[in-house]
Amino acid sequence: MAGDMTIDEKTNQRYDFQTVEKKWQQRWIESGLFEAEESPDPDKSFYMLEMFAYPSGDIHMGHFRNYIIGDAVTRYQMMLGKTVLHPFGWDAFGLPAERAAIARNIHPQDWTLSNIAVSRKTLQKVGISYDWSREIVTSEPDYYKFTQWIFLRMFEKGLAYRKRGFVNWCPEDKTVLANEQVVQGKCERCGTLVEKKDQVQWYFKITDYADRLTDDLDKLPDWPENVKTMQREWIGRSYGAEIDFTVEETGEKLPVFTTRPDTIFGVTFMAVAPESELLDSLNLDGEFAAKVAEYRRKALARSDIERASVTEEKDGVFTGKYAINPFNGEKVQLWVADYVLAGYGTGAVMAVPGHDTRDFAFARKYHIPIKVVIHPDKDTKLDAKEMTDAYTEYGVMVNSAEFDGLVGKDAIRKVTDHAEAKQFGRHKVNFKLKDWSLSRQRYWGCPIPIIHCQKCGEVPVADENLPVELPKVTNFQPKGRSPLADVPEYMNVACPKCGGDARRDPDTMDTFVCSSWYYLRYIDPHNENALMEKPKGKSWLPVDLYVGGITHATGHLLYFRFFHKFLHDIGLLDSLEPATKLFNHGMVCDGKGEVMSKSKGNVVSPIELIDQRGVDISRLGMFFTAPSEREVIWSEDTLTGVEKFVYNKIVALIEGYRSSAVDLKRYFKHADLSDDDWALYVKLNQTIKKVTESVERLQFNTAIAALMELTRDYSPDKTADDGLNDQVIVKTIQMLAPLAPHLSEELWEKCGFEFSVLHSDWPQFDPDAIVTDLINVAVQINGKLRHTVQVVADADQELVEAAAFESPKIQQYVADKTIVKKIYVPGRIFNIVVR
RNA sequence: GCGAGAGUGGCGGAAUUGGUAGACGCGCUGGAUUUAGGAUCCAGUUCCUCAACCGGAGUGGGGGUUCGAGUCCCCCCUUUCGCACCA
Repeated sequence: MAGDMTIDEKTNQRYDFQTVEKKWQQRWIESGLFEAEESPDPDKSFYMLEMFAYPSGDIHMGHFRNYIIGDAVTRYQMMLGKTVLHPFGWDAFGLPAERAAIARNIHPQDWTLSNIAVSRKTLQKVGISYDWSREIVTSEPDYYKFTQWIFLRMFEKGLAYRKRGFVNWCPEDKTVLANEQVVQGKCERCGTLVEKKDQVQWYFKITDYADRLTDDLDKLPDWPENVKTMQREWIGRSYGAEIDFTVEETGEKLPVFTTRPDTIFGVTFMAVAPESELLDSLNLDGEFAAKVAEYRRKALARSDIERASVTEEKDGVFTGKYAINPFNGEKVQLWVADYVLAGYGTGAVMAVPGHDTRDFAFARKYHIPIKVVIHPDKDTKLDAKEMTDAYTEYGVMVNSAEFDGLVGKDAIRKVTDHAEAKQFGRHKVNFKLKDWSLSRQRYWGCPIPIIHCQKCGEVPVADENLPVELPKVTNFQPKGRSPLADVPEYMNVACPKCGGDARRDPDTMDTFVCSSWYYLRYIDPHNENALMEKPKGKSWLPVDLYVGGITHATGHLLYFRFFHKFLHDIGLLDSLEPATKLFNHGMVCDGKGEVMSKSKGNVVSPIELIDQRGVDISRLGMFFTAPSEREVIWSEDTLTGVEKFVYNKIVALIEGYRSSAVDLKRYFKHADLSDDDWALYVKLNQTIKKVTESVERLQFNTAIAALMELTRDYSPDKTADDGLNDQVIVKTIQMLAPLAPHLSEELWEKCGFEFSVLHSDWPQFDPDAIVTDLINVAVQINGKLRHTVQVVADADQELVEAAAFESPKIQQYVADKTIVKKIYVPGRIFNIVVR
């Protein structure tokens, strides 16, 4: 269209972004500007990490946002004189790739590698400051060799083990899922209701690290509070007691976990989970046996989500058996009920209807007695007959034999101590966190380096025989067991121990295993003999800033910490935590406020945007819309303002440049400059301060706003001093380097400086020039603004007061009133309190 | 239900520690220039009242602390996210 042509012509005259951006991207790559040195001084190093990408197609707006944040920080840190490691790689194994490959009838590897090629090209077109010489792909043997190496170290320590048990099973994907991959009872990837299946699976014993994973959150002040809270809740540590009830007939122990041992005398029944193996050993009598069996079958068939429904009425079946309370020898009914969770505590509970809401509801339904053993305080008594719900607060123990009168935490301690002394109970800490189920019955993943031998059992593959390579097979349709099981060339091997016939483990690892340690491989990506040389790790670790979306709070970020601690324990790492600071950027949403996603079909392509407006305008638009942690509702309108700023202000700056051989370190004195020039100098320094603070906080929106203000106030015609004039221009260009890098390099070169602007020092503000000589002080009457007075910057109260009372308006307000108080906040306000 | 955030003009958002609410930008209104503009420049733009000045109200609602509250405290509403029978 004719109109568009005109606009293009105009902009091209001044700044042809396509040529300029390509030019600098080539320069960056040719010069190796972002290739980090091997082992820098740890004090001068900065490890900038963004969550690597799942290559499911080309990159989208969310990626774009994530990476430009990391890019801006990288460039800023370089200007602060840091050696920066800023790598990138691909989380290449996994279900989505396999599913996509099946749908397109191609091999997952081909699909994955072609996606990587496309995305890499896009990232290079965006000019992100990655050190491409360190790129990694988790599905390549030279990478997963060390995924397997870590697995074997875990195996040696007993932290990787197999057990039979109920697992989350996705019937659609035909594979096991970790608890972290089940969202609201559904498969995180495909949304199918997850079923329970009794299977032998590999697990990582992350529960051994539960305490440390919780405690060490306190050592992470620069992690967002919400992520820490989510992790704490997910780990779910609770302190209580384990108390051994016994089955009346057999005397078999029936331990239960409780956080409220102080309510032990209020137990009126017991309940076990339908999954409980105890039920098999009870020798139930005919009528009860049938009912219990029927109930168990039904309960197990229901999904977790149905069972967990709070609105659902609790139900259960009496087993006909009784249990004995060790504290008072009392006999209580033993029930099976599906509100008892098999996977938590001992899979059995002591039920105290008087003081637990769930037990109360259950007891009411089945007419089981309710007993009060806690009173709110000495003067407030409860009556079981009048209660409409359980009293669950702490209080005073009553009807509890020798424990009567004990209160709250003290009561809990003494009751548990008693149980311990009598050897029928003990203090106990319990966790919600369960071991990480890591084996997957799918093809596209890292093979498990274990060989199963009839004679020798689970035999690890020797380190020198790693990697166990994933065979390239053509049939990898999911069928409920690993497709690898049907590949005899892969499966059949000699046992490394006895040399007899043996079979490989047919499963592959959860992709989250691959992504739990990738940040370490970047440090030493081409090392064939070791995961990473330890001294190199010392140069860079821990990661200084880790940027990604909030979605990984209880999955990846927990595994990531677990692996780091494990590798620390086996001596590879010095640090206890992988990343000092974590930053979660906000989502990118469409105009309706919905998150952009492929499935919703509302994605805006960053590639198209960049082709039309250029990388720098796109970056500035994204940065300017909102601070990095908040969601962005993407709109092209955002670009209008930054585009004007770039073309009319920034690009135009160069026209006023005077080539004065500017001294960037020079601090001016007021006496050196005219009043107008001094005001500009102050503005420049205020801007440097503001931009620095904003960039430090990743609030690029206010950094851009400050630069807009500065360039608005600057005009070359009005600036008398050449040195000052050029300082304003050059420092503006420097401050722009993290935000609009191509533009900044171009202008830096036009000013006659050597490549690269990133080698120049980030501007420092002149502390003597951040306040103007004359300032406005607000004058308030009773806290209401009534007037402002202009005074010298260091004015004392006397001066401000005199100026204020000169005003007829103020005089009017205080006339025939009594001045009660006068408050002066230097440089800000003067408040007169009258009555 | 529990836990953690958030709620500021027509819109995106500013306002480290309590100290002139609405920076910066979009949009809108008026003007200039132009054959024309979705270009550029200038002015205005929280709401109410007013010709104007002056004044009044104002950061989801209600209360409180304070000379002074968007910011701190209490109650409530809305909303986002997380967890969801964890004994």
